[in-house]
Amino acid sequence: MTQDTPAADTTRDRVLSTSASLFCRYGYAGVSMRKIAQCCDMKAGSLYYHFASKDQILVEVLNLGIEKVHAAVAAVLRVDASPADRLRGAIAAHLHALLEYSSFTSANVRIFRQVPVPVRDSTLEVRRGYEALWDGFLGELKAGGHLRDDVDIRSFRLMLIGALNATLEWFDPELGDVSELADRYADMLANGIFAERGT
Amino acid sequence: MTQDTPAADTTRDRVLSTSASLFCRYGYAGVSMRKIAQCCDMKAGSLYYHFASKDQILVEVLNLGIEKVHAAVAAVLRVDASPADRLRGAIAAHLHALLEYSSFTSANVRIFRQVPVPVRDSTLEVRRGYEALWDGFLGELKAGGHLRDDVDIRSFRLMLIGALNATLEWFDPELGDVSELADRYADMLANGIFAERGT
DNA sequence: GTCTATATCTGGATAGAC
DNA sequence: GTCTATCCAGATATAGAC
Repeated sequence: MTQDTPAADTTRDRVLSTSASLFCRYGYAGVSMRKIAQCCDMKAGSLYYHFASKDQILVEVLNLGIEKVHAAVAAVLRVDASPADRLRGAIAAHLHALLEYSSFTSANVRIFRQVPVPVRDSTLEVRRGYEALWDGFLGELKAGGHLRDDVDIRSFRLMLIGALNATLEWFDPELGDVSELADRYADMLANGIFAERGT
Repeated sequence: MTQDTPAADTTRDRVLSTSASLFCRYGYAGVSMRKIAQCCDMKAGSLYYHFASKDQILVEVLNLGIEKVHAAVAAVLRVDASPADRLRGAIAAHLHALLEYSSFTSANVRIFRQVPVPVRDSTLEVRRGYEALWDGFLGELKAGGHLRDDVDIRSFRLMLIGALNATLEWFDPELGDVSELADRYADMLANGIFAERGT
């Protein structure tokens, strides 16, 4: 059904990829079937051969977004490395997927809260899986004594993913280096910004 | 023109406040003049007595959003306190404005990137003023030797504001305490999450 | 200051030719 | 698998009564 090929080699894939970019830029309601079709060099009616409705396109875009970033981060976390390097690597993987590789991932971040509730609900399971991936990793770090005792894992994960996703609002991968960005974020988050640790 | 009164005491203010909530929830294109009017117990045609167009409502909503959070944070930063307390206070002020007081602020965060470019451009100046407020404060901290030398102020400001704005996606002020949230965030950002500081 | 009525356009979705 | 043509609901905005 959904393929792993990065580019869009079927019409169906091309429609999904195009829709993701448009949703990301204009929001859910700001994208019409006519516009999607136009960007795929098709007519609107033809889309309904591949998809039953606009919302079906939406659901697939949202799920693919999480699945792609999940796969990227999971691959990095499977590699054995120091806690600092694993955190750096996982952050870098998330940022690359968000900013460079996947319009699905960025679309998910931008429009998730404004899609119809039934659509949102049908993507919650995939979302929870990604959260669990991070919580598992951070739990390991804590169990290994690498995190401060008073750091709450869920709070940190929410702050981290929030900070990473927000780069979408200002970072341009044409102008900056995503890996450098990841290193800077990882350093600030791991070590803090204050010269002296205190209360 | 724009008043400081928290609630909406004129019809014009009520329209703006209602529009902000709707924009925040449904996105720019997802809100119609009919819907705004309906939520204000009016008919769509009546809105045009107060505003020339939907985009004019939008511009005012966006600018009010930044102005409100700017005022809240600036007020806190005027108070003399320790670096840690000032950071905590500024973060708390931003989060309160975002999550509790101002639908304008949350609307701004959610829809800024999807509004028509001319509208976005007409609000850039107000935005820059808020960024300058934070950069000024962080610059003071750095000049006073309170920040690590290798922390880049712009990077941190972007990460911080991004992390704070992202709370909109998951935090419910009915269920959690915004001040506690602010304290946790300030602590993690100031001191980091790792047990030992390192590379 | 708000209403009704309307002009004009664009939206999602379907039917049926090819 | 893609097209054209079309239905109908809903969009912004305007005009003019009250």
